[in-house]
Amino acid sequence: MPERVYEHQEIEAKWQLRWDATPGLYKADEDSSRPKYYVLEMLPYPSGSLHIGHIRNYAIGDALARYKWMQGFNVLHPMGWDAFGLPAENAAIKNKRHPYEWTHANIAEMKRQHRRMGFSYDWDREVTTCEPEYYRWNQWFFLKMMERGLAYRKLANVNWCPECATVLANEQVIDGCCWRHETTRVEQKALSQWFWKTTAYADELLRDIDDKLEGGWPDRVLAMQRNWIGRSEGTEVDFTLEGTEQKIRVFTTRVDTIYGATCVILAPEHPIAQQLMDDEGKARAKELIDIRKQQDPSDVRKVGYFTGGYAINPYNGDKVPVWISNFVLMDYGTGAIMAVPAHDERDFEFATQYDLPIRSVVRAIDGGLEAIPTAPFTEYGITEIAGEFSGLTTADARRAMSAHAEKHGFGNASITYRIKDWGVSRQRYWGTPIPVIHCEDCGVVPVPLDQLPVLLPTDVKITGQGKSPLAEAEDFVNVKCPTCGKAARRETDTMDTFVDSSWYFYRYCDPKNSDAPFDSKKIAYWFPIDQYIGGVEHAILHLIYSRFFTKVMRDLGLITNDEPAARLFTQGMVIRDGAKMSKNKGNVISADETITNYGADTARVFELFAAPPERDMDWTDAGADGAYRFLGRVFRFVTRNVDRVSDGDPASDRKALRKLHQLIHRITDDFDSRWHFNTSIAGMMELVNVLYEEESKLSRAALDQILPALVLLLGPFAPFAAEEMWEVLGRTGPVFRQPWPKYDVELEKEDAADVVLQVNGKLRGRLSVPFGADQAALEQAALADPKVKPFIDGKQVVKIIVVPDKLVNIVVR
RNA sequence: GCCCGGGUGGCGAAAUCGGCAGACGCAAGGGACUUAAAAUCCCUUUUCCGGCAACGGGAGUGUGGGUUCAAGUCCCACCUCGGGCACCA
Repeated sequence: MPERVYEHQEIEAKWQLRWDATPGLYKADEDSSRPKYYVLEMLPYPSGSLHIGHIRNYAIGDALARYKWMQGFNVLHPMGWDAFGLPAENAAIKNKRHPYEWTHANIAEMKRQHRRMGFSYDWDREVTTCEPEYYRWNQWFFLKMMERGLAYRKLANVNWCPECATVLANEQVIDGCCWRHETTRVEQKALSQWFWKTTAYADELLRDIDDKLEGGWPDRVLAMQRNWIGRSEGTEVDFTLEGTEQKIRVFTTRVDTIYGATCVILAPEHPIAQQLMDDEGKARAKELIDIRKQQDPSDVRKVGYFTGGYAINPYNGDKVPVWISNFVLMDYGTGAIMAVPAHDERDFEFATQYDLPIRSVVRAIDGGLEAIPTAPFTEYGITEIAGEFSGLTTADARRAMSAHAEKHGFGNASITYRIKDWGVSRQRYWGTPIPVIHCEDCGVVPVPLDQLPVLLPTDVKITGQGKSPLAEAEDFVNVKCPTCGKAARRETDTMDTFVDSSWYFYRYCDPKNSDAPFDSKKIAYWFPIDQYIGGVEHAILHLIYSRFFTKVMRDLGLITNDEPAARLFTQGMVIRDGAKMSKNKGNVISADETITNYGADTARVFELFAAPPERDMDWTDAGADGAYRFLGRVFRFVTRNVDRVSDGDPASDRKALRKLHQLIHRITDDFDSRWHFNTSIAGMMELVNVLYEEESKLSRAALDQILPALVLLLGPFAPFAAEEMWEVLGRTGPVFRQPWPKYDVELEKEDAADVVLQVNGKLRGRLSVPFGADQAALEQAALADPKVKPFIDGKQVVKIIVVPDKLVNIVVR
């Protein structure tokens, strides 16, 4: 067969059509006898098109899925999309189309783009989270959580993004700004909102990081999660408000320093602060709250006021003033602290600023107490002037003093978390309606199960003006109370779209089920996800929420796994002109454009070749040219050698086959461990270079072994080209259904060992010797080597190091 | 400030267990083919010194120390870039 030019458009169009005719690229059944492998990419929030960064995410997962199938696994690799949140709503407003209609048009476009990329796609497992069935199960979960006290409504200070015109959960605030609008500062508003009790699982979420995720998830992500959950062990202690029976409860991790407390500081919102202060004081408190709202995170200004009240330290009966300050937060700990300026940085700063007394009660183990400290002593030491606790080490004092508080009823050891409950209410049109009804007589009434799903009305006006458009939809809002039958109002908040993405991967296992969210047996087969792949930006968003959801579902008896994913891989970002691709910066490269210019195969190969997948990479068109050239080289070699008759030269055959088997070994290892696909592809390039060198001297028999193996190795990375070449080779069936090639350890062996000769660690020569050569013989050969001799002549040989088959190092003086 | 990662040619990078630094590719330069161009194929390309050349020698993986026969790799200190957290009591 004559050489063919590599026409990527033609080839990709041809094989895309074939795949269309065969729905379900992966026929993955739960009762398969193969071992299972569930690989999944984190879904981006596509607002119309894939860009080159998305391709990278999918290319990694798709290559792995194809490899695993070829290795004999029963692979579940669904591809889809989940929550269409604000982008859909915004686009709908702009295009004057109903979001539902817009979303479905968008999904059709996404499908087309996925097909063009040749991503394996299980058409039977399509899940779109805007569908009524998905709403039903979201709502069903919501009600289950209410039953268990995990969903509740309360008036709270919540984050408000003016751009989105909705509230946000804490996890969705990044550097004081909205996660979707990097330059829009989030405001605080007091609103009545629905929350999910993530704090109820704080301890388990933290513990399982060590017990279940360590080793399988990147340390970076685990560190971020630990940080976010923020467990701290300490003590709660009641100070008595002077002249009353009222207690001010403070939380401290350093109860051992309490004899040095010279002040109690309350958050400005603290009820006791409010009660102590007159109108002027309240105005000041409000001022403090405002300072905090507007405060730049890097601004560390502390402002405080004396409330006029005094509190009694229960350990020593000291009377200390009660202050308020902006640096004490109402929603962490108890909203009140004891200030120990001598042993805490912040308290020291505050005390210095307002001339409060500073009293040392902890000394360094080998030092004395500082009478007038110039800086706080915050290290481990010995507690002094603390009555019966004097002389104890920091750790012992903490234990003894916590026990003392508990025994005398004025406190106890306590654990505080930084993580807060997940605010799930959104004032958006788009999202699952929260399934409750507000009745004047009966209060908050759950919608009965047989009335689910509560669906979005289709005739609302979408304004994007900060109030849920649902509130204006009279037919939707005005309902009868399910309990008493009186006129009542439907809840108009919708759920955070992160709710949808928290369990979509369960629904993928059983997407058409209308009796239950899923069949638990199917989940038991597929879960946990063997490999989850996505960007690090979801480390404390999606990846906390979905862990929480998994634990709740386990406690509801629906599943048995404790964690959603056994292994997580975070791929690097695709950078363009030194910045992450984003619409705002206008540096987005559309996948469609790239596929048209270079082809899907080239886009994938280049993205995997340019850098190891965990590292950020720059997209440059120049680099893509190289990947394209490589595919062309392979293609031409295969097409012109498919039926060429040749006797060949045994030496060339041996060289090429050795390279081939080394390559199979290398790529197999890369897939099984490091995923350094850049070196896998580099290896294929090396093989192709050898094939070009030896081409005229390769025998038919060698070619018959090399060509199909090369095509199979290329399959996971460049599926279209591989498919076409497979056909050229006269083979049938999709490439990814072939068994993965095996390497032969005999064939990959070099003929002789290349032994490096060093003198004092410097390379001076090399020897080619048979494998397993005798040490003494190697030493002799090295000493006699003409390149080595000049460097040892006239010097004393002190020592000779021999690493068999590798190296001889002669140490001379 | 605390916690994670990084720092290797003009560029992206490789070196998997302490054993030949720079594989593979990009860009650049040269050559072949061609009326010409594109495409393709081949060669050179860390740097400095010596040489017409083959070649020979020195230096070299952010900086300074250390361990070792041997360090990009291990240890200590520092510089620097990126990311995360940050009045969390």
